[in-house]
Amino acid sequence: MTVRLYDSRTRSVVDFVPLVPGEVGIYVCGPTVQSSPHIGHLRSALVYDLWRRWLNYRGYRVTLVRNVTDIDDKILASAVAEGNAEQWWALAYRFELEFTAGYAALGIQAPTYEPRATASIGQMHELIRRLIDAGHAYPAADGSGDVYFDTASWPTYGELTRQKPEDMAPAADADPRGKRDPRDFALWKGHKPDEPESANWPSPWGDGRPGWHLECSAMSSRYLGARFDIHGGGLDLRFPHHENELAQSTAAGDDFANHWVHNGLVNIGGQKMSKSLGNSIYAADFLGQARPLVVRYYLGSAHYRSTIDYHDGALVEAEAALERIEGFLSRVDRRLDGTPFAGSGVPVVPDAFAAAMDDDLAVPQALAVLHERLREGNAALDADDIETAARVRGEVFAMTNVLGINPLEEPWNTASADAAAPALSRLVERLIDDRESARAAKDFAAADRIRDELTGAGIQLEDTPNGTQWSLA
RNA sequence: GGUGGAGUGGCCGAGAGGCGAGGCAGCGGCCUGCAAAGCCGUACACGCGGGUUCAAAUCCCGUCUCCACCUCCA
Repeated sequence: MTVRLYDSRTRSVVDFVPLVPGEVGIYVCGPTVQSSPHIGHLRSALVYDLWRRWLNYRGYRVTLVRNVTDIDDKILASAVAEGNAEQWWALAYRFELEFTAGYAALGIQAPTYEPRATASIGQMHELIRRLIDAGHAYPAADGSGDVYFDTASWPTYGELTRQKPEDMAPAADADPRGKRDPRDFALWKGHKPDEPESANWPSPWGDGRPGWHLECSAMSSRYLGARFDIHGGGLDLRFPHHENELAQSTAAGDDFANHWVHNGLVNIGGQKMSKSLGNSIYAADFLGQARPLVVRYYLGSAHYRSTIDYHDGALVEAEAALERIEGFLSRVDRRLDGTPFAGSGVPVVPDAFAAAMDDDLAVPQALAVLHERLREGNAALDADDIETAARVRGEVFAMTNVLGINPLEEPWNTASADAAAPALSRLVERLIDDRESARAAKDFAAADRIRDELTGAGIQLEDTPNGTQWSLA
C-alpha cells in the first residue's frame, strides 16, 4: 500500500516516497496572527491534521511544523493605530491564543513544533547572506535598509504556479522603493520611523524586520532540513508566498520541499471569505452553533482540495450524520456489554477505507465506507449477530479514530465526568420504571405523558428489545 | 491579459467510458401500543450544443456561467 498525494507543483498524483524511510517531515504555513481565526483557518489546520493521522496510521513517524507569523505590516499597523495601547507583540500573542483554542476545540493535534517568525531572525539573516553571496539578492540602493530578492536572476521563478514573469500583471506596488524590478520581493524591511522600536532588529544591511516569505524558508530548513518531504498551505498562498519561498530557498542552494500540497478554501455564498466583503465566519461563532465534533466532521468531510461552500443547514446535516455514528456505537456497546465480545474489537480499518485514504486522502469515499459499515453493524444488531457487530465496532473505532471523530475517544468523550450524572440517571430511570408500569397496564396515556415530560426536559427515550434506553438530546 | 479550478438528483458531496458512492431531506414497507432508533425497498442526476464509441456524467470540439490567484490572505 502506497500513500499517493497530489503534488501541486507537478499537478499530478504521485506515490509518496519519504526521504527517510519511515519518517515524514511536513511544513505547513500557519496563520498571521493579526485577527481572530475564521473557519477557513480551522479547515486548513484540520487538513494537515488528517494527513498526519493517516500517515501515522500507515506507520510513519511524522514531524509536523506549523509556523506562526507573529510580525507583519498589519500587526504593526494595528499596534500603532490611534487609541491602541496594546503592543504589537501582545496583540499577536492574543490572537495566537485564539488560534490555539480553535485548533484544540476541533481536536487538532498540536504540531511537533510551532515556531514563531520572530524567534528565527538569525536563521533569516544567514539565508539572506547566502542569497546575496550567490547574486540572487541585493540591498536597496536607496539606503532604506531593505533587501530584495532579485527575481530576474532566478530563471525558474514562476515554476510553482506556471507563470511567466512577463505575463504577471504589472505589480501595482504602492511603494516600489528601491526595487530593481516590481516583481522583486522584500527579504528584509528597513526600519521606518513610524514603526515601534520593539519591532526593530539589527542586521548587516541595516536595522529592520523580516519580510514575510523569508521566515518559512528559514524555519522549514531549521526544523526539517534543507530538503524535506511535504510543504503545505492554503491554495491562496501559492502565489506569491510559496512561489517566493521556493525561489529563495532553491536560489540559496537548498533542495527544499519534495512535494507541495495545497488545501482548498472555505467560501461563503460562492465567494471567498474576506474582510472587505465582511462575510467571514469566525471560529468562535461557528463553534457556538454546533458541537465542536460536528464542526470537525463538517469541515473535514469534503475532500481537502475541494472548495467548501458553506450553506445554512450544513451543520445540521453533519450533526445527523454524526448521530448515526454515535447511535451505532452506543447501541453496539449496550448489546456487547457482558458478552465475550465486549471491548473495542480489533481496531483495523477496512481495506476500502484504507484504499480511499491512500488515494490522496479521499475522505469522502472513506466516509462512504464508514457509513456502509454502520449499516452493516446496525443490521447485524437487528439480527442479533453480535460477532459481526463486534467486528464492525472495531472497524468503526479505527476509522473514526483516524478521522479524529470517534465520539468515545479523547477529546470528545466527556460523559461521566459530571457529578450530577448519577443523580440524573437515578431520576430518569425511576420515571422509566413508572412508564413501564403504565405500559404494562395498557395505560398508554400515562406512559406517553411521562415520555413527553422527559422529551421536554431534553431527554430522549428509545424502547428496545432489551428495555428502554435514554439519552440527552 | 496570464495561471489554475468548478458546474452532478430537493440539498450537500464523491466518481471520471459500461453494475447510478455516501450523507441529509422525501416516499413505501418491516418493527413498535404509538413513537424513536434501526433495517429493507424506492423516485429524482451529471451547465448547454455537437462529435467519437456497441456504450459518455466520464473522451474530443465548441459554447455559457461561476470561482480563485496574479495585491495582505488558510
